Amino acid sequence: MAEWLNAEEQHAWRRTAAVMTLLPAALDAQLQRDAGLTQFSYLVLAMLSETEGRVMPMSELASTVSSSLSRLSHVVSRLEQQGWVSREPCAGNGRVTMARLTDAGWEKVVATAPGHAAEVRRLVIDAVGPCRVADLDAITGAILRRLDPAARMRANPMASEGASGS
Amino acid sequence: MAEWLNAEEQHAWRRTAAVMTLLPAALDAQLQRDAGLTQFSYLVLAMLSETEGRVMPMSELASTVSSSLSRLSHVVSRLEQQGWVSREPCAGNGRVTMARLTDAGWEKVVATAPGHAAEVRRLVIDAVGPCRVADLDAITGAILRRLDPAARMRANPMASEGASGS
DNA sequence: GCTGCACAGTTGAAGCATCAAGTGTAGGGT
DNA sequence: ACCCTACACTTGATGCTTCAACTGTGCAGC
Repeated sequence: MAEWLNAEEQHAWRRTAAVMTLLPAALDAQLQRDAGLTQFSYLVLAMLSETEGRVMPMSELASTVSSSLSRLSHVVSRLEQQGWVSREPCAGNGRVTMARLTDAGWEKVVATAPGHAAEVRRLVIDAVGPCRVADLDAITGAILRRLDPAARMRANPMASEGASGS
Repeated sequence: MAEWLNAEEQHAWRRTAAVMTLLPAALDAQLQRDAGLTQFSYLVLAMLSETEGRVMPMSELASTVSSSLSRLSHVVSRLEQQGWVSREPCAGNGRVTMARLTDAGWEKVVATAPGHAAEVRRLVIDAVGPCRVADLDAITGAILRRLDPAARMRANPMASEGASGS
């Protein structure tokens, strides 16, 4: 790893790698402790909660949370067992399954969001400081374009046109 | 998640979250395909390969790769089974176990490093562009200081004082 | 030199992610 | 009308990570 990146690049990369290791662990710890949720399952609930009608096709939800359909299906099964999400067929399209946030799920998000947002603010937003939030946005945007040149930009629907819902 | 961060912050955070999801997956995919290694197990081998004598106490190695001792122990067991790492007691300190990179392990690192470094360069370094590498370093440094104010800065031993080893 | 506590590390069980294979629906070609 | 490919999921097995409990060593106090 040492010989193919220069010193500055290597240093930045190691820090990036450390952040990628520690930050998800820290956020998971807070959510697990306070709500018994994974960061990922919380994200699923949160994204549903922000959609018109709190319903979304599984595929679209998968894109929104940057995951495979398989992963999402497993997670939704667990969330369904706990009564926070329900599955229903899509009228007029037999191969689509809709995931719907239940009332209990909505309550769960409302109860969980402030603590999680505070942790995100503490560990990320306040850490980088207000002046550098734009830099963070630019850098992650650049990396995302490499990671996923085509689609999935639904996960960050700004900078471009209006979000025309589903 | 929407109501406790302003629009700019929220946008930056969503991109960050997407990167934290997709980047490890992309790097893992390359390593798995080309070398049958996890990003994490590769990191363990790589860090050992850069140490004087290619030996390190388990605890120190755990700090270096930002992981728990438990996780490291499991991974080292697997690496040991494949013949890339060996464990040995530490002369003069009965409760320390040393992890040593074997010759086969060294070969493995040498064979794997170029491809991995190229992927890191492609997805991260070149993506952010040469001008912004310093920004990336500053931002991840700031986040790291929040995540781990005290120790573990061994993973990025610059910018501060001399690393007085163990 | 014994006791008690903290450190270094290991282990086993449980949960989550990933992969490969399977089900069933849409729609296009003939 | 029929097949055939592509799509939208689901499912089960495998492997890695995490958590809690455990073993054994060093060391401070008495």
